[in-house]
Amino acid sequence: MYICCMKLEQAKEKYIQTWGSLASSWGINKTMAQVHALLLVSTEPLSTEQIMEYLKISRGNVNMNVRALIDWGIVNKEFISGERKEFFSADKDIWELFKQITKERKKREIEPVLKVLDELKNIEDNSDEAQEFKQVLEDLSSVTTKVNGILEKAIKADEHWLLSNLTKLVK
Amino acid sequence: MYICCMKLEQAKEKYIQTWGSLASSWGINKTMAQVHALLLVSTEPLSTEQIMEYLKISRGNVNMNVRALIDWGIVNKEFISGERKEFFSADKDIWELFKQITKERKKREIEPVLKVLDELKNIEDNSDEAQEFKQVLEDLSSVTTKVNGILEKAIKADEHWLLSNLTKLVK
DNA sequence: TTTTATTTTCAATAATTATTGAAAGTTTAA
DNA sequence: TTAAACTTTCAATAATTATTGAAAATAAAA
Repeated sequence: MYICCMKLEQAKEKYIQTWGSLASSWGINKTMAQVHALLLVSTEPLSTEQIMEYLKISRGNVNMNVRALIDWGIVNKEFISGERKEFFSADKDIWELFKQITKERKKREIEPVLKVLDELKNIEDNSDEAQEFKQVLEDLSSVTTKVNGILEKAIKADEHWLLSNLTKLVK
Repeated sequence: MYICCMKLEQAKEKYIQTWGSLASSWGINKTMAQVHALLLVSTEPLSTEQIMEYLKISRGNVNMNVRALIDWGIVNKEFISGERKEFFSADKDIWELFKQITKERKKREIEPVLKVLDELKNIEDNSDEAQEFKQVLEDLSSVTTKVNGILEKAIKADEHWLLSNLTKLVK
């Protein structure tokens, strides 16, 4: 697709598709990423119907994915006066998204692995082979802990920088 | 499973399973992760047959996944004298694994996205909505670049520390 | 050469994961 | 209350992704 003279709507469309396919290669549900992208580029909050229509997906699918995004803390319900429906909007500060995803994965995935690795060190076996295996476990824990630490440090260190530099589009 | 008094083989088994399921939640093929884990805990290089037997998977599957691991640069072919078969071993320095995976993903996934984001900024539309969309794109690029940068910095900064601290089991 | 060992490929199939849509559940207004 | 508006759930189904296994290709030995 030739991009230089694209219309705004086409650009949004392309962005939603791109974000969706990046996400799915990282093990995140493609539709969830597209819903998120749609809410991100939308200037006003959207209803379930609007998301259904834009992405051509079912009500149930929108519902499940919007719930998940809310659970992850990167999408919010919005109450619009005079409307009975729920509306949704995405946090426009994308660094926030990265932080939340990191926290979520840390809690759900990295920590349980660290726990197992730690438990595995308790094997009662002093053969050379067991010693080598324990060393591999040490290395593994050390990298896992390290990645964890880097992500945490990055999040902390950039908090101030980001606060002053990123424009929040929606207050 | 109660772990305290586990035998070495059980511990290895558990580690291979754990590593496999962590990987699949991160969008990495589960079998690929298990093959990698098996090579990691093994003290000597393994043949295709041995991997097939241990993980109970087909020849084709072992071949595909071992090739992929070699492509990623985290598994090596080993020539054993007197043997005609190929044998494989994993790099025992796990930080190396992290670095390789990061580099691979950067090349294959992060960079194309940065490229698209950059192209999208060329929309010819000066409405308020377009301006806001462009701002979202800016933020997105900035975070993607940032994550990239953090990973790169982490890799560089830790190289020295790791060299002196992590024991390489296999030279 | 030819034979035998080994690796690679890939169409068929299995396993997994995502999506639909209609029914059941909730909430609000009248 | 009841009805209408809206949300949630989940069994059935579709789409995607992984795996098998046997045939083709390749490499080494005889």
